[in-house]
Amino acid sequence: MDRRVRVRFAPSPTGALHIGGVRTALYNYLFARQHGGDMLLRIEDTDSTRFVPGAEEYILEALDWLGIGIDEGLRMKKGAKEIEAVGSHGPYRQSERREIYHTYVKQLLDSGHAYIAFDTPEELEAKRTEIPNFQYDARTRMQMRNSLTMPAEEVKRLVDGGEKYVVRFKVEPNEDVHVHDLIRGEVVINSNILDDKVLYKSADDLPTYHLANIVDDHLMEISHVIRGEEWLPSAPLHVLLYRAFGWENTMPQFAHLPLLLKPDGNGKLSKRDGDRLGFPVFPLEFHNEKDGTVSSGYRESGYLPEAVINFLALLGWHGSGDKELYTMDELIQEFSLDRVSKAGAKFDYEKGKWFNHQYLLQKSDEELAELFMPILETKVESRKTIAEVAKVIGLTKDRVNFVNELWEQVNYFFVAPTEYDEKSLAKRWKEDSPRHMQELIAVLENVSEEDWHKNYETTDDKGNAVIRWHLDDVVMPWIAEHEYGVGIVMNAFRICLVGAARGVHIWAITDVLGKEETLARVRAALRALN
RNA sequence: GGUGCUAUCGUCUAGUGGCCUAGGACAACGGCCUCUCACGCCGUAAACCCCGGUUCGAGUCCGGGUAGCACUACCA
Repeated sequence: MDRRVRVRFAPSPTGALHIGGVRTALYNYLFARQHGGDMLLRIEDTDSTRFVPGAEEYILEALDWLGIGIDEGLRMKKGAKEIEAVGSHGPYRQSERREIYHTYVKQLLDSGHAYIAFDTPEELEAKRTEIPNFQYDARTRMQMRNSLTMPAEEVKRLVDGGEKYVVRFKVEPNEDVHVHDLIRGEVVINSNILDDKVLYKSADDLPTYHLANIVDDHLMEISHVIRGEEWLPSAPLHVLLYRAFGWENTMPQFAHLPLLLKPDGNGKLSKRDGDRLGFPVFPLEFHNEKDGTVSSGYRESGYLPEAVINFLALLGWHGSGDKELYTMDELIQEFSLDRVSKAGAKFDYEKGKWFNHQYLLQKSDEELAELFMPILETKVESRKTIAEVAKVIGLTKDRVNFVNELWEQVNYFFVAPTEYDEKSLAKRWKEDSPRHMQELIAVLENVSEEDWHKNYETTDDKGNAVIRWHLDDVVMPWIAEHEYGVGIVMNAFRICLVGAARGVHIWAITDVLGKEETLARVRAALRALN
């Protein structure tokens, strides 16, 4: 029977959404979209002690920013920073599903697949230090304080009396459990190495991940579980749980994704690596109210969501050809689980920058100007219109990876230099330069306001189409006539206008600056450098 | 320690027994372009973890090592 594809992303609200989690969400989304199925979002907040305020909003906002759409469950309301719940399988927060879990805990207890245990955390800790490799399982459970070893009346008395207890899954020993993984194939684990996992704790009246996960995935009719590789070891337990419930024929298919590894050294990428290595590991900046920390985000670092998506998609997945630039639609079209790699991928921040550069170049100058305006306003009180800013960006955008790097490329268009770069001066400001500049002023003063901005298309000596400026026709003959040397004059001129030997083509600069400002800057430089 | 997963350039990866003299991309390096700095273009260097086996033929299949990682909680 072909089931409707329904996948879920089920994060815990324990802090900012890690970039590895974002990739898991992305792959789920791509898979759902490709199959015309549903992408659900469920919040797994069964650990009340690790709850972090704001984390849920953060997760939803991050997915929204990245364009990872949610069909069912919790999501950000369109155009509003407000959470909405959609769908008929709710509630979608596990903390709101207590009664549901009660039913299923009872079912397992009644069918003998689970039992009640009274051992306290302290007692268990003592056991673990006393016996090396202690595991609560078929070999040891009969020596513990639980409903298997105690008279039923006493168990009832303890429970009724409010004694804290947990419900443990009774794993039958010596059984090979087969897990079919869409990425890794058949994985077999013997049940002897599994322990009697805690499924429910009376202390907070909440199930643990394992129980809640299976119950919810079943009830929400999830067809495919696509999650991180760290879950592979517990997959056999989950299979056993489906079996104990009698749900094996509708059990979802599993796909365990390779981990995202630290760029340096070994081990999986962690939240702390970002600050240590100087790049974000979170989609958005996050202010953790619980511990007071602030984590940097891709959005605030100037990344475009399309770039983050493309970059992440290729960390663990690759199409069949050499193509590396994918739009979300193309990813939906071409993504497939069997092209997901099995080995963990080291996180390469440098490549991420390159992706952003590619997407930045695809934006129009006007779009970039809109994004840059807020940054520009913090730098200078600009009288420039958005069209003028767009023009300047058009000249400089191929030099930057991020919108927030634009300022250092365009600053000289907005403010006249007050200092002149030592190194540029040493190399490009010659003894004759002041005289050259004096003469250049005279030459340029004769150019009309109208001619100043003129340029036309022509061909160079190789026959290539090139843009030639009217000012070329004025200045070049003058340089040639006096045999000053183009490089000598132009570099000195550049220093006057920019303050250093850098920047775009000189006539593009004079065009934006205009005649008056250009000449003013040369005069100012002459005063400063004499 | 136990169990599982994994293994191609520095990094992400292509590769499904002959198309591999191992391809692409990022980064690095060199050159070209040029009034500067960039962009761009061209090029260079750079890898099949080791040992066996199967086969006419192995990066590709099998076995064994080794290494890395994950899991081993009343966390997810």
